[in-house]
Amino acid sequence: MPVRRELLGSVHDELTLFARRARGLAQGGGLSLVAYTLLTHVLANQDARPVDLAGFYRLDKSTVSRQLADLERLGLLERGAHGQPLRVTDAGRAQVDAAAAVQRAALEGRLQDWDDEDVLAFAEYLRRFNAG
Amino acid sequence: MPVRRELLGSVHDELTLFARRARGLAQGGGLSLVAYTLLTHVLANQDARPVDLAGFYRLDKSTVSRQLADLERLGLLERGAHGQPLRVTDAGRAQVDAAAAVQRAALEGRLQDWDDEDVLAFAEYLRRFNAG
DNA sequence: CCGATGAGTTGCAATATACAACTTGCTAGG
DNA sequence: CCTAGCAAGTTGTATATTGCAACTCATCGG
Repeated sequence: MPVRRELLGSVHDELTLFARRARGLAQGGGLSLVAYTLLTHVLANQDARPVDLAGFYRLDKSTVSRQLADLERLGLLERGAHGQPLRVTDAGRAQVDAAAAVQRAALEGRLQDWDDEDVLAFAEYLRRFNAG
Repeated sequence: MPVRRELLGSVHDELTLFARRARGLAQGGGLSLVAYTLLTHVLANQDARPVDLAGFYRLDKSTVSRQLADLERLGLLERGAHGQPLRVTDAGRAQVDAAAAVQRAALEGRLQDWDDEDVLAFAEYLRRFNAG
């Protein structure tokens, strides 16, 4: 019965290495990982509030507040006062697209000798893991 | 032909979220992610030098130097002068084991409704990705 | 009208990291 | 032998990310 334990150990080892390198992997294209994820989250969830972002990414609300302030200063996002929804500007959308293109290109190189089937399966496992 | 492109997009989206959360997942147990990875790396590679660690994790040598100094101050690792190899102390090994147990328990909860087969396949995909 | 609650901001501190300058030890040429 | 140079490591400095705590502000129930 050490089987399950060893399986988990394998996942743990790889997860740790991945986490350690994640910063570099998910960057590129001029946006930090946080900036990229916040912008894409707002794009995908028009009604998301700062507090929702904080909850989803397990960040302190102050961290989110400052990150959003940075994005606003860069002209990538607008925060209407009060309960106005967050809005990604055209420039913000363009930056996200550009960053996504750069990152996807890097990913393409990294997965160039993977079959479509394996890429699909990997994506599905990641999705399932993330959803858990 | 957009198939491959969409597949890559899926992986990219999930990897981004995964990266954003991986740090938290790989922590816990009293050791920071960096401390944990450096200690385990040295345990697995007796002859690894600081410069090797820096290369493997894409960290500056100064960062590694300071992290190792911290670990030494905590009594978890020994750096003999000169070209002496790094050595994880008994205390260091115990800390690694304890942290691994905590993290693995968290992982176990997260993967509790996954079949062994899927866990294995996921680990293999992560391994392959990390190796690339 | 007032107290409570929740969202958001700001002050402060800790941590992680990179880059650059420096030190040191070893090695290859002469 | 010397010495120039390189590789490894350390330290000074600056920046970025983050959390916690204290604060403000608005809204809502009684």
